Amino acid sequence: MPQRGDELLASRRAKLERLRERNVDPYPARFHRTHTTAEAAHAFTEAEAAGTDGPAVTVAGRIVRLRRMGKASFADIEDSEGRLQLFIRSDAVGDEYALVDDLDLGDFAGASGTLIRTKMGEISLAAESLTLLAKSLRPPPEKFHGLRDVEQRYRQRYLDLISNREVHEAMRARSRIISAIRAFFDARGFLEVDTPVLVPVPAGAMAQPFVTRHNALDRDLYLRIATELYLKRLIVGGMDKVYEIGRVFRNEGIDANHNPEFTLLESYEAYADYNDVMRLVETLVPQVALEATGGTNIEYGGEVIRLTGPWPRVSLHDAIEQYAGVNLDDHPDASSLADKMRAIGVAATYAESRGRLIDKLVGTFVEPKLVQPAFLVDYPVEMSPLAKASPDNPRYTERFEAFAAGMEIANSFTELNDPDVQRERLAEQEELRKQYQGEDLDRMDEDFLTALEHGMPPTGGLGIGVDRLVMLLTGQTTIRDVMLFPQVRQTGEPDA
RNA sequence: GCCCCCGUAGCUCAAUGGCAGAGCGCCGGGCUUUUAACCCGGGCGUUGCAGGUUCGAGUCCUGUCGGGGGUACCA
Repeated sequence: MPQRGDELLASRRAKLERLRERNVDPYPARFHRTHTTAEAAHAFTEAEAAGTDGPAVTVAGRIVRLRRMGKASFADIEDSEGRLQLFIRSDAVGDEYALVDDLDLGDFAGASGTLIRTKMGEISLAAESLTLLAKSLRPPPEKFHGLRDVEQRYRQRYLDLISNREVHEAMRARSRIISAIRAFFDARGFLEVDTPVLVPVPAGAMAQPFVTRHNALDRDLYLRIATELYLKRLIVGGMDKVYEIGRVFRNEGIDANHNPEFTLLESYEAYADYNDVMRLVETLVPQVALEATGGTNIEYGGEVIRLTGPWPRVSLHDAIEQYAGVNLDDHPDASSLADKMRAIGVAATYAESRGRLIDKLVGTFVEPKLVQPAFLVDYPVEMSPLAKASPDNPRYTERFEAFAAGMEIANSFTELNDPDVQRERLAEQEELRKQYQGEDLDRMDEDFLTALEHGMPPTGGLGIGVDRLVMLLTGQTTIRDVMLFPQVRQTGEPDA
């Protein structure tokens, strides 16, 4: 990227030099504030209410506005909690007033003095001392319109944070949501664990992995695509309730709902089944919403979504029949189903597996209808290699997915714990992979099967895409706005 | 992966194929209660990049890089 705006940088560097010539350290090691901006405002309001003078405080922050009027100036400083106006008069700060000439928007400054209310009614610090804390050498985004360029917002998120206050609030909401999830599981006796990110087999979901290389072991390793199979090993080991909130990696496309790395919550509970997990989910989501946003009704895309449970259960079979007019039982093989789908105007080919065709039907006809929270239950066995088959109908599994705002937010099943059946299912996945090249299928994991052979109790498992839950609860329509550093293409030259 | 749209000053944006502009920011000057401070003076630019058409290209064409949206894929 060609270096532009050189004169702006040069002018700031010139100020830096002038400061050094005057023996002002532009990057002092420390500065101790007594109050944040919000605490200072609060302290003043209390003093005012008590009829006493404003307290003496020391504050610090980034200069976001600067109004110089000869021998007096106003500087608005900002910290993570808010803003405070500094009123700097040369007769109050003395020689330090010279510093004002070399300040720029974006610099960090600290000040000590007494809190007052100005003629215009704004709580301000009447500075008696002013200290430069860090010189900014690059110009900040435009102060009124803010940073609008979406590319730069994501590439240089710190500028977005400086310029657009609402980003702070979105990330605080994300933090509250994750804290609330932890509190929910902790309160129910679940143990939070960490399982490997670098794995020898990228199994536990249907997705393309990232490959990496371990030099000392001289072998390829993969970034995990799920935490599922390791958490089940812990169930085998006797940890009856475990959960993990972790980053997983899928080597797939990037769009408003997908980022190559995202945060996945998975939980496993021994002696629970998918009905228990449904009750858990319809309790968890509204509770997290309440703690993180203060309510259980969410406005999303112009609709009010009521999260309070219980949520309706609809079988996948019935939902497809209702919304797509297709009876899955009439089309037990992929080619028959593909014919039917083409007859009703859905792009379907004989190169697609039955599971993928069903997934397409759900995505096209059913998902968009599920605006209010609902569980789709009982998925066909070929779509669910890790789920236990229904005792009543072996073509279906005890699996559900939860939807809200037309978005999938949870996936869960009564876990398959018969090691021989599990081996057959994973072998079938490997066969399907050969038959349907280009489709994402699960993978054989011998070490996991060995664990299952030692015996896993009946277990209910759950996966929730945390980023999508944050989107739902904060009304964001793109995943990039709920993560700080979404993936962006590398430009040849890193700008630094 | 495919289709469509976008890329102009540090930032936010203008400019029928005809001299590249405005606001903020920045630089110089003034100002001791301002609020996107104000007043006076100063455009600070390889119009993403490389070609092409044209008397003349920010504008039209081709390619390329980056971004956005859609679609495909996908917890």
